Amino acid sequence: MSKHTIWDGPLVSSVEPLKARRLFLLLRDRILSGDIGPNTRLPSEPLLAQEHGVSRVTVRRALDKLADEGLIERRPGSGTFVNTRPTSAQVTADFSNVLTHLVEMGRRTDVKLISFAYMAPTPALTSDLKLQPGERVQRSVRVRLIDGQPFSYLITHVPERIGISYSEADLASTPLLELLERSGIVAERAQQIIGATLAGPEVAAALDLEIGAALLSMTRIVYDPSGRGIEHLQALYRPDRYSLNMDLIRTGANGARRWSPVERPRVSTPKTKSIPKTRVNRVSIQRRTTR
Amino acid sequence: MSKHTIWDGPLVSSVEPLKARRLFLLLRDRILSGDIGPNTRLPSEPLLAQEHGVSRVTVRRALDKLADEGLIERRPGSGTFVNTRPTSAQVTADFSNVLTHLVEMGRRTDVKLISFAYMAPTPALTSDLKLQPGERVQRSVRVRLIDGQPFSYLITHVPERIGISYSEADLASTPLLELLERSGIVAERAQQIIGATLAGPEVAAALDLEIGAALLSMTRIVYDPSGRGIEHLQALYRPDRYSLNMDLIRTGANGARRWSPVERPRVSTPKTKSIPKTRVNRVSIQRRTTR
DNA sequence: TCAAGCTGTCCTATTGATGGCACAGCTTTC
DNA sequence: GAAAGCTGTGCCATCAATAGGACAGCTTGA
Repeated sequence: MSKHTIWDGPLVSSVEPLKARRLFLLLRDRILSGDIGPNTRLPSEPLLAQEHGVSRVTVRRALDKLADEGLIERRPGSGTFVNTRPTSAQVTADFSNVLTHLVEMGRRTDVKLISFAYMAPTPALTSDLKLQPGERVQRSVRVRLIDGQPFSYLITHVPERIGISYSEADLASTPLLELLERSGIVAERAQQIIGATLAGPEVAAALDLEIGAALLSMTRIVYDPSGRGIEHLQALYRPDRYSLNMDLIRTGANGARRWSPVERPRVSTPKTKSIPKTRVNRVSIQRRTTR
Repeated sequence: MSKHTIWDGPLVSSVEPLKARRLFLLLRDRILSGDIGPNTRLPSEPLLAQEHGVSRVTVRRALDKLADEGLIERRPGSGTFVNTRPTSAQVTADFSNVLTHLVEMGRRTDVKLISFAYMAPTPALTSDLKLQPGERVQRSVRVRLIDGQPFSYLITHVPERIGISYSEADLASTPLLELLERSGIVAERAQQIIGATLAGPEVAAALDLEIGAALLSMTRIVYDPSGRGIEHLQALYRPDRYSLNMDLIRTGANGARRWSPVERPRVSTPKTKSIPKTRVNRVSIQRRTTR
């Protein structure tokens, strides 16, 4: 039943080209979710191979990748063990802060401006921002880093009439919304859509990820009091370095009980006791950009 | 240092396992971002092959995948065209409803119970739910469907003392929180973490996706007034069928302006004027390709 | 001490993914 | 109507990914 038919049902296309990747993802999820738990010994390579119907070579590749990410430790003669890990995201955004700043607990955040240009809007942009016919937009792509590590990829579109109120240099140093409000532009209403997507080549490179990695996606459109769009943001986050947290309390009478968001204490305890060295290496290799 | 394996460079894959996948993601991003725009004709297959330095076979695979997702339409003899409105999610959850029901605009939602068992908790679960030593948990896995199409995969862990207050059959028909409150258990506080992850084999099969697809992830822990955990939920959503929407308004004085969530009208205009036929096609095709 | 079991390494088939080419059928353009 | 260009399809060659072994060196436990 589940021998060669493992790939029976699923959606599109052919055959999974990478069983190793598949096994890697499976084990990674089990480890990160705490399902396997730190310091536990994984099943032996031959066992894993048998359980998942793959060869030991494939199992080894999956384990190699896990070891590369620092999730497991392999002890020859003994077994393969799950590492204790600075688990969840390094940066968390409280719900009420989503639109403003990050929770910056004494960490240094930088912004790198990838591109900056004025262009004709796509049809989708025109309708989202309620642009006038012929009106152009400013497109900027930025990457945010914390402690030198990239965690978000931001594609921003702003109507030209608004974009000219600040400079390219401003954008590289100041949050866009702040720039806008500083110029007297009033943000009144906003709509956010949160989803998930896969990393394409450019985004993957910018966020120091492999192509096809999972990303948390947020699309935001900000409107002024007259209902015209003043900012269109497409943000892509590395889920291992950024997540959306919210605390909720149950309110209301018994008949109509519901959940309400709660203010978070501003500084959550920095649980970054040790940055895994693999990460550090990777970043230093990647780029020694801004100071 | 890094052995002789193909996976040499830790993350940024020097050798990409799947050129087709890579090209697929690249084109998908350009289409979804509006970079290519609806009704535009893509470069011809030979041209794309040349531009990206791959063979036409590979280009074809990438385009096949795009077509499967309904993003493009291929017209023999004419060219390959970007479809109008790659569409957004079919189901959207308003922020204030995240914890309750979906916005069910006259659509039929079903729940399928995948598994149900009592087991020993993992270490992570023990700490998350603040379990007593030796206390067991009830684990249930459910899939939610709308109009017969799966969109969410729910893994729930509940302390045994609480789980016994309802039956397996209850779980397949009623939301868990409702069951709990019906039993007199009080949900007081909750914490939610939203992120993204990749689909593993089981989840992919259950949600009718391919392995490695992007998923919106939500982890929720609900506590009773005494601070003990009563529910641990790991929810995985198909981002093309479910997304998190929120409307915000700018409040507060000039000094401390911030964003606050806004109540949504309960029934958002069903922008599903017509379920795009591409979707329908996909489903039927999907069944056909079972081999 | 010995036996069992584990990882590290090497080897050889087989299968899948890709590259490269040719041709048919269709649409558009001139 | 003809030419050009596109997608759909088939074929074969090449190379990477996987399967399936074998063996060495190590650790653990009896």
